[in-house]
Amino acid sequence: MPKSPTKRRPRTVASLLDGALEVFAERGFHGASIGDICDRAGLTRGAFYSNFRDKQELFLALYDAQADRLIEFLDAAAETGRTTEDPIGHLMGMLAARQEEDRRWFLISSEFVLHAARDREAARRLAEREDALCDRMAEAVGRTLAGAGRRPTLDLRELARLLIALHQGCNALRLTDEARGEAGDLHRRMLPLLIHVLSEETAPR
Amino acid sequence: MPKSPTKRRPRTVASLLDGALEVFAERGFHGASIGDICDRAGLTRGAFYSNFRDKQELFLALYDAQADRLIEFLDAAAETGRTTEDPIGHLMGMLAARQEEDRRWFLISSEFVLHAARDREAARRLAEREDALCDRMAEAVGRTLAGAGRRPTLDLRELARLLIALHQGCNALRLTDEARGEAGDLHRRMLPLLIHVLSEETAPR
DNA sequence: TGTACATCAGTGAACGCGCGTTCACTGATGTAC
DNA sequence: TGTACATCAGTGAACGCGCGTTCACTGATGTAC
Repeated sequence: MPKSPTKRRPRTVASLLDGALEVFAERGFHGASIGDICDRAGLTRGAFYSNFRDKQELFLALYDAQADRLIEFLDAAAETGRTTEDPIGHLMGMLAARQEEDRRWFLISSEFVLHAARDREAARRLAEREDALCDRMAEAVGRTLAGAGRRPTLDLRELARLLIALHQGCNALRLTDEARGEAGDLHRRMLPLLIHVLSEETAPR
Repeated sequence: MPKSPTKRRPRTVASLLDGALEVFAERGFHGASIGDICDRAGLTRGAFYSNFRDKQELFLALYDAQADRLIEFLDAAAETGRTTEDPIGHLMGMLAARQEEDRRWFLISSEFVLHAARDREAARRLAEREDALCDRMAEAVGRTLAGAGRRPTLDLRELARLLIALHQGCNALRLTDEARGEAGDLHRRMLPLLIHVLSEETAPR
């Protein structure tokens, strides 16, 4: 018996995660059937049940993978922004480039938040992830601010949470703004404003 | 043939809306079956199909009813707050009393936003409602600010939109905060702060 | 106001589809000699 | 390295449940005289 999984298995799991990301984004968690996802991944439903217990299990695996990607992005943005003149502007620029990906992920993760509000176990797992995300975001925001010669006037983690909240709310509004044909730039103007208001110059007077 | 609907019909519709509010809140839009809602309303599924084309139609009717209730609330808050010393604090107090109702409605309306992101017709109807809501909110916020001797430093509708976005984001965060046992008071502290920062005294010097 | 009739609103059984889940099977992967 | 065997991973047909939707029917509501 093999100690480590076979070669096929990781590829199959990756295919299922890729398929799930697309299909969840298109139809939502509840709207996406396991069959849809398997079709998209070019696999049969048996392959799914050989790797996941149910749809929620797949959802959680996908969430973990995406959270890792987001954290990598924030770390990278803080790192490359460290040497620029306007680190906050730099971050906003990098965020803008991610806008479409963000929108897609927002659609999926929001539904998971709603799901978690009704499912204790899911809520527990989500809270763990969000805690980790907040810590990393707080670090990244702190470094970005420091690079701009500023420091927060309230707890860093709290600032991070506030930024996440605003980001989410703006994404939600943008969904319907698009239906009205408006450019959803509330976001781009409000985030830097908030950051500015909630920090002060380090003042080397 | 009667020109106006019969006596029974409005009662039936009201029962279905009440049942739908409860069941949607408990299980979500997709999780709630038409049978669940009819059971809760003490009616059979035939009664449902005699009054609505499908589940979405019921959802939209419920959304309209709730939006009307929210607008009534805001108008009332602005009116009763007009004569208090601290109208913004007054509004926050009234909002706090609605917290549980808000949470429930947030669960439902958020799911509708996600649904609308994937359904043009739903998006159109939602956008109409949100526009109306923004106008009324802008009015209410403007009156509340004026009562506190202040005026906004940016477009009133935009301020209203920002407040809605923050409110939504905070509600989303609170869902998972509760799972961690934290008191979700980010909301209560951030809203007045934002309002304060984005307005100035009318300054009768 | 009362009666006879017409229409309407809600009932509940029946139908069928889609989907989650299972499982005997088979080709792919890994192991031992 | 090659061969024989064991185990694993994915296949796809089959099953059954839950749910949306329909419809002939019946009691409730409304109308006309």
